[in-house]
Amino acid sequence: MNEMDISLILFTLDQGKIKVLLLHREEEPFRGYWMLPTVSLKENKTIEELVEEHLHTLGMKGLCTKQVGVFSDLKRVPKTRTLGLAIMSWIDTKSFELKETIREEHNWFELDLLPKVIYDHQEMIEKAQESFISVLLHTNELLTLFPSDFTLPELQDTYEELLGYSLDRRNFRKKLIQYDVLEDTGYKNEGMNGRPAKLYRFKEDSDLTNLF
Amino acid sequence: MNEMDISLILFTLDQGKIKVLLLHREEEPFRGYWMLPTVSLKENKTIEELVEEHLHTLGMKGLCTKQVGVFSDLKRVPKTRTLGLAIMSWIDTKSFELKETIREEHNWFELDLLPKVIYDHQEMIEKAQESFISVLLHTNELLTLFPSDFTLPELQDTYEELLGYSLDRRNFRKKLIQYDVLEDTGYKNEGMNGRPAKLYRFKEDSDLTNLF
DNA sequence: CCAAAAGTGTTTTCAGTACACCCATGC
DNA sequence: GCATGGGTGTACTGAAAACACTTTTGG
Repeated sequence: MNEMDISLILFTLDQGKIKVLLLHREEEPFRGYWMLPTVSLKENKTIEELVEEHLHTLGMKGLCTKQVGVFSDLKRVPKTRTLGLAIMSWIDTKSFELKETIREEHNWFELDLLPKVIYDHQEMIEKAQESFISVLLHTNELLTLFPSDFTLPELQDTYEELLGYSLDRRNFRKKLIQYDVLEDTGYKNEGMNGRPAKLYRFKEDSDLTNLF
Repeated sequence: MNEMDISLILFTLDQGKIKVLLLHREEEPFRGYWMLPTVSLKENKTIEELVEEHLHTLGMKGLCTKQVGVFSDLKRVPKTRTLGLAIMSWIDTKSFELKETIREEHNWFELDLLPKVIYDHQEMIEKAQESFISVLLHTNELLTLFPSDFTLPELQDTYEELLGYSLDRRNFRKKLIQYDVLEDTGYKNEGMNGRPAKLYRFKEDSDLTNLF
């Protein structure tokens, strides 16, 4: 006999940084604050169905999701006791654009530049972040976040962000080449400062699970 | 506005095998079946409080726990819609004995010798198992499950169970010795078949996180 | 003395690490 | 031509893997 809210922690990778999608709250209380996109659990729906529906309203579908945890503190939201289920998912920025109507009130934020968020959403984000990093390092989900045309320095920046320490450029390249997961697109990333970087894509069925 | 049950998946390691604690159900429906120890979430308690209390009734306290996931299928239990939260924990068999009153109706089962369990408890156990293995391989919780006086072959059996493949005995020993985590107790495991194995304990503050 | 399980060393191989200079572009 | 960032090769080191015989106990 408890209310339960489902909050979505949606991550993306952009230029080697992890970003999370937040919604700008237009109603009281906490009007003007940012928050995680959240829905209430209905009695006639499973969690998976609700999450799928909610992602659909954001213009996404078929994403992998992962439960992060249930938050049950008695005062986590004002008034009635409400459980908070945190669900994590991820999508790539390049092949995805937020629907026009949705975009206005949503925004991607870098993890170390988060605005103040309501309730225990900060805690949810932190816990989801751990889980996200772990998924990226130990599965092949990174492939879905790096569709065609990325540069090696960009990939290296990403791994440095995930691992929390920096890597030697030459050794990083050597490793990726050795693992035989890269395909040269033949194009270069022109128009930037300095020498243009080659653009790559991942080969089909690449296995990154043991890279780091 | 949903009921929620909290089910405990309590693991232990015994002679290189993972075991899970099940309760023999004495009431209808499903009288005679086995199940995970389960309590209902109250409106005035957090999940952590309830789990702690429940563990206390089993005679354990201060254990680490980890949420495994919420199961929300509409028909996972008969009659009313009830969410199922699976919570995993672990304890060592040697330093722990089930309370007399509790022991009668509970039993430890090896994972590949599980009896039939009710509802979706099988699924919970499987998901918890993954999580348990991951915790043991990537944290130092194994230390709490191997208090003083274990043999190296026993430890090796455990790692083989966790990893799902077998290890070379000489290389295993070499690695453990190299990591400098073992302390010889001076005793031997006598009375068994064959040459008695030396008994070890882990040194304080050993780090096993990068062993495998 | 036989069966059963524990203990022990060496060699090879491969991946990780450290490290400094040249190259392609924009301005 | 200079600033900026990208690309490249080599030598060293240390861990992982492969592998067979001896030792200690109980019966």
